[in-house]
Amino acid sequence: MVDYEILHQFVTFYRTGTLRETAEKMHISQPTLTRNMQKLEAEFGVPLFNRTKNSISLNETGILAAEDARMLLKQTENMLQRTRDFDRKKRTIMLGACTPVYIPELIHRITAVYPTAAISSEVQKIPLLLEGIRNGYYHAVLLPFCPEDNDLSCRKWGEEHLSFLLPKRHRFARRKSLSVSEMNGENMLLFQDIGFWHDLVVEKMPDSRFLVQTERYTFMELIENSTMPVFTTDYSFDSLPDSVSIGSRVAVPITDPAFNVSYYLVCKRNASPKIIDRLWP
Amino acid sequence: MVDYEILHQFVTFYRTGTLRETAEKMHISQPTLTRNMQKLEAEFGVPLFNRTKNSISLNETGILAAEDARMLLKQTENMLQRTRDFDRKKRTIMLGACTPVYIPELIHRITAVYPTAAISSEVQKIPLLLEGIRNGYYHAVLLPFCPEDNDLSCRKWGEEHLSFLLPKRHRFARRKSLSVSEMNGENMLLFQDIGFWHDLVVEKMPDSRFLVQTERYTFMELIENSTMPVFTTDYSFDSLPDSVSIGSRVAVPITDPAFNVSYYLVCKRNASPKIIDRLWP
DNA sequence: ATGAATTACGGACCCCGTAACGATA
DNA sequence: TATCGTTACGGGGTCCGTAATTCAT
Repeated sequence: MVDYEILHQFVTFYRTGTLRETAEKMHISQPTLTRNMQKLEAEFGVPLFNRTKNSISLNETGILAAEDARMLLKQTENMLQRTRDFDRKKRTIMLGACTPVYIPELIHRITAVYPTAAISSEVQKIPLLLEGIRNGYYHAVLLPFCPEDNDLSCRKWGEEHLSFLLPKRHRFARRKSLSVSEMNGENMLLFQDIGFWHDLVVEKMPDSRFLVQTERYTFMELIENSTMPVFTTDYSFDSLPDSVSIGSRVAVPITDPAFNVSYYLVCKRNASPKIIDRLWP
Repeated sequence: MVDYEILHQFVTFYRTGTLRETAEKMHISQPTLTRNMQKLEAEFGVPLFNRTKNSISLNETGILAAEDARMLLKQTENMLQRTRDFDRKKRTIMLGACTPVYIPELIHRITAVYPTAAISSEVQKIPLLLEGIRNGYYHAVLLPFCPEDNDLSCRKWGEEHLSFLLPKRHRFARRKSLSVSEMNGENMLLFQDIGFWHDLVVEKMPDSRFLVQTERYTFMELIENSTMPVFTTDYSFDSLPDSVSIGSRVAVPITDPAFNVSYYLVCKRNASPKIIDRLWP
């Protein structure tokens, strides 16, 4: 039976051209390599080498065989990789969320209960989350509402309340609360990775323009060094620079119910394992 | 490092379902197989089996891996086969001939000079023989003429003279010789495997119909038991039944030069090895 | 004379089979 | 209790590296 290791040596010899160099690369002695090439040739049953007393090279057949062998080795590696990938996929918990804010917590909690599992998480549009949890692509999704679907079970995970973060000299800076319609038309800074909030904001403030920032640092700098309103939440408040929260800006809560959401972790009712049931023991 | 022998055992286990039966088929002991499957699993690095204390079966990943492995083994076989085929092709002398009659002699002579070579011979149309010798497909061809081509070298191999074999009561049975035009229009028996003669005969006797016989035995029987003329040659004369040559039929030589041919063995002038030069030392 | 491949030789280690064991139907 | 799979153990074979040899540049 053809030996994978020897095939590997053979291909390496094909690339290098001398036994000495090949032996060095493969970390074996040269006599071993000589013997192995003899074995291989015997296994093929046809001449693969041109030999003189002190040189050896592949003949035409040997070149053909080496190229075949190279592909075979690659396919062998592919087999291993495919199998490992499949196994990994089997033990991967697919997690979808409408917002990035809770993902670290979710991963932390899930990891505690499924220590051997891999977790693949992503922020995705709500319709795709619903579709994905129904068709089995996701094992759990985090939604800003509890879907009324008998196939799904649902458990409250947390809340988030949006406020406008306004410069102190803003005309609404002294208000105790605001509705989004009052701010409609006013241009705002917006951070890119805020999940479903993005669509909601654009929908509820159709006359405003939003300056979307992709870089966290730039976004923070602009908060400090501009007078444009931004959103903030009771969740992310902590991570803002002190100068903002105590200094040049004030947070004014938004009254609209759509901006004060409860998040729900959703699983298929008959899923196994049912992640929800494991997270709340 | 993955071991193809163990992969083979793995695939066999995939087919049989129990280690015991697999061990039997593979002619190894069961403990060996147990160990090898453990090795394989370690090599893949992911679980491939469902195990209870006294049973073992492939899990989903294992099935996937086994199917991959099956293909991989097939590809290793293909590699070996391709290499062997290529080698064989390298050491095969390709021989073409316009007539089957000299092929055994040619093979015999060539084998004597190239004892390790394989010889692939076939009867083919003359234009294809010419094309084949020019483009290198054939190493040598037998033609009924010497082509005037400086790239080809040419050596006379033998001669063949056609006669009509006529029933004694045939109107031409007493003639010393005949031209084919005199026989044109008369229907004749014809044996199928006569190479280039077939086209020549049809061309020169356009008004005759030829009853082509594919079976040697049937052909011989019809010679004895019918009055239809047939062709015979000084080459094949010996092989006709005695009753024909001395009994009910007589051979009348054909005068046309086209029916009295010399055969030439043709090689490329710069071929190596040049078969012609080796056949006449 | 240096460097290449091959052959010779001795020892380590791997791998196999027999035997013993555990568990399940 | 018979069958299947796993673990234990001992011996033989294989395979490797060092050393020696041969040949060519």
